[in-house]
Amino acid sequence: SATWTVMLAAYSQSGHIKQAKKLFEVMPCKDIIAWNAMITAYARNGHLTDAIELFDRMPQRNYVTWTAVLTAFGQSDRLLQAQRLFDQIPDKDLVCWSAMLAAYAHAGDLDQAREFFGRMPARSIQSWTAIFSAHARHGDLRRAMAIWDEMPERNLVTWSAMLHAFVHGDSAAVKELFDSMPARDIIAWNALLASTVQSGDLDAAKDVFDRMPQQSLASWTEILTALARSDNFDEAKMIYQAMPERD
RNA sequence: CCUCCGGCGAAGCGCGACU
Repeated sequence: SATWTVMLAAYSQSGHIKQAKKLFEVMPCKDIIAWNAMITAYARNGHLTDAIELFDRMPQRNYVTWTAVLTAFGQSDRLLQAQRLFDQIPDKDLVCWSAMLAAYAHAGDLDQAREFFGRMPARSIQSWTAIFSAHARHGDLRRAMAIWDEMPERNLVTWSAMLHAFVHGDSAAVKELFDSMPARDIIAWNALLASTVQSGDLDAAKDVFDRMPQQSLASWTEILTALARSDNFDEAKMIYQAMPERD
């Protein structure tokens, strides 16, 4: 059964929802994990009603089931439905709480998010990141920085969220933050790249691109659109042809 | 019997498509 679910999840991640559904239908014995994977497949590919229908028909549910549907509501900004679902979860674990917080954050409801965060039975690094980036993204930098100072621990994800708080404004700040990070991953590098592009210094951006330990598809797209937008079509074309993979 | 790992759920990046 595990092997089937791996395949199902693979179809889901590549957006082949039809194949995933077919696989789910012909699976010989479907355990709860397979059901969950199918719900997630629907939810992630925008088939919310199918996800809910499956959810209603499920023989049993666990944390993963509830959280998957909760997240689907959150990502589509259906806050009321998310709240109602959250209240129905019998024994919420920390992930359920974080998912509900993420829903408030996604909707930009900062007041409710803060209130909810304060009520959480425990706070994980995920919930700290969610409450921080919600404020950063929705324009409350002052509170975001206060949250940053209170964070009990930080990791690559929190640092990237911090970088992105300044990508659309202060490229000097991004550079300084980037240099002060304890470690850097591809997403941090992409933030530096995006910020340099934003500053308008294309040569510096190209330099960052070349200095990256490796480039992801996002890095290629970033530099490519920067070149195209500044009418450097020849260079853009060269970059495009140099891309290892295109989608 | 226990511990760890393993197939599904929560936090950070570009463009486009969808709503």
